Amino acid sequence: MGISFDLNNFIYDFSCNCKKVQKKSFSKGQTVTTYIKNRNQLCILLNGHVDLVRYDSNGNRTIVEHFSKNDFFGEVFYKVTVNNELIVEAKSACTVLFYIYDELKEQCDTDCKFHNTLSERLPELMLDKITELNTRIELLTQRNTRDKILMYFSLISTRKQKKSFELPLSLTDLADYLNVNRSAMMRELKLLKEEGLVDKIGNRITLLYK
Amino acid sequence: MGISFDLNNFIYDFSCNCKKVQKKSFSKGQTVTTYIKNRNQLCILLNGHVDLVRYDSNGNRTIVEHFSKNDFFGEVFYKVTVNNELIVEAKSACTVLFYIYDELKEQCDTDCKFHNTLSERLPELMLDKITELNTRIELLTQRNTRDKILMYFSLISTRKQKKSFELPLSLTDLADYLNVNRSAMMRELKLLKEEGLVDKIGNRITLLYK
DNA sequence: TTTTTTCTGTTGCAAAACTAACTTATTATG
DNA sequence: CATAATAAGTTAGTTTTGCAACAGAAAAAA
Repeated sequence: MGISFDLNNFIYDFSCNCKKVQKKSFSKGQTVTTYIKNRNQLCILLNGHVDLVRYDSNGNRTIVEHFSKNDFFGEVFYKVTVNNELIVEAKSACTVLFYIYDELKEQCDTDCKFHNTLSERLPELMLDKITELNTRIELLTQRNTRDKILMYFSLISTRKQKKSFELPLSLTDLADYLNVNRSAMMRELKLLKEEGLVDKIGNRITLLYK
Repeated sequence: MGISFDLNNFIYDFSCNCKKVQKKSFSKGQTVTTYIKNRNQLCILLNGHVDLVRYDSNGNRTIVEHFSKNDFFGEVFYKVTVNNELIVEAKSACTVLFYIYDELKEQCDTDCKFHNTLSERLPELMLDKITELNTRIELLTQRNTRDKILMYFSLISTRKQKKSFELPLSLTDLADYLNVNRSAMMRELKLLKEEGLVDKIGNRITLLYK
C-alpha cells in the first residue's frame, strides 16, 4: 500500500547536507506524527511498518492506510480539518524521514543526490499514490463485508503472484482497514472457509477458487 | 470533486497545434470513455458534468467520482483490471479534452501554451487530486449512513461557505456516491429532518446544527 | 400538451452488520 | 518461565441496512 519507489540505491549513500530533512527512529506503539494543518510534512518510511489511523468520537478506529518500506505519507496529502484527527502509529520498530514539502520539491542547492532524485521523481511518485488511493476506494466501495474480504485477498494475491500468502495485518487491524466490524468479518471468514472458497491456517490465506 | 484548476485563461486561447489532444462534445447520457488498460488516457472536462461509474456483477452502480468543469480524470489514475470496468458517463452536455498521459507530460515542441502550462503544473494538480481522493476515502470510511450523509453535507457546506445549499447530485445518485442503499438513505434523511438537524426543501439542504 | 420516463418518498420484511460479552490462543514482557 | 496483554474465535441479542414494491411528483420526450 502507499507509494512504492525503490530508494535502496539512495538510502545507503544517504547524506542530505541540506538540513531540510530530519531522520528519526521509533519503536513499536509510538506515535510517529500527528497531522497538523499548514505544516505540509511529507514523510518517507525507510523501514518497518506504520499505520495512518483515525479515531472517531465513538472511539471507533479506522486504519486509513498501512505503510511499508519506502512508502510516502504526511499531511501534504490531506485537507486537515478539525473533524479529522489523523495519527501515524508505529506497528513495528521503524525509521522515518521528515521533509517539509515546499522544501523538498525544490532542487537542493547543496548537491544532495538523494534529495534531488526525490524531487525529480515527485510527479511519478504522486501518480503512483493516486492509483493506490483509487484502489483503496474500490475496496471501500465493495457492497458488503464478504466482497471487501475477497477483494482484499485478491489484491494481496495479485501483488504476491501467489494464491497463498501471509496476511500483512492482524485480523483486528484488517477489520479496521476494511471498515467493518471485527466479529462480522470473522463470521464471514468462517463462512468462506466452510464454503470452500478460502483456506485459512493461522495467518496464511489460500484462495481456492478459479 | 476531482482536481480543480483554473484553466479559464487557457480555454479561450486554446489552440493546441500539437495534435496530441482530441476535443469532443457529448450530450447527456452518452458514454464519454471506458477505461482501458495501458492506454493511459488523461481527460480534462472543459464544461458540463460527468460521473465515473462502476457496475458490479449484481447490477449495483457505484458513482466513484463526480466531475465538474476543469476536473481531471482518466485511466492514467487507475490500475485497470478485469474486475473493474469503469465508465465515464455524461450527466449533462459536456466537452472533454483527451490526452495520452505520456505525451502530455512532455513539454510541447510546437509552442502550445495550453499544453505546456498543463505539463508544468502537473505535480500540483496531482497533489490536489491526492487530497481530493483522501477526502473521498474519509467519506467512505464513515461508519454508517447517517455519518456519511452528514459528512457529505458538511463538505458541500464548507466548500460553499454556506449552511444552505443545493445538492449537486440527485438523491438517487447521492446514494450511489455514498455507497448506501437509496431507501436506507431516504429513511435516514427523514430522521435527520425529524430530529431537527437538517432541513430539506426539494433539492435545498440547510444544516441546522452548531 | 400529453405521454413516458425518471426520481422521490415511503413501507414491511429479510438480511446483514454491529454490540458486547466471553473463552481460548497467541504473543509480549517482567 | 510466569504473567500480562493482545488477538482470535464465537455467540446471542439488537440495530442498521438492504430489498422489493408501490404511489405520487417531477422532468423529459413525443
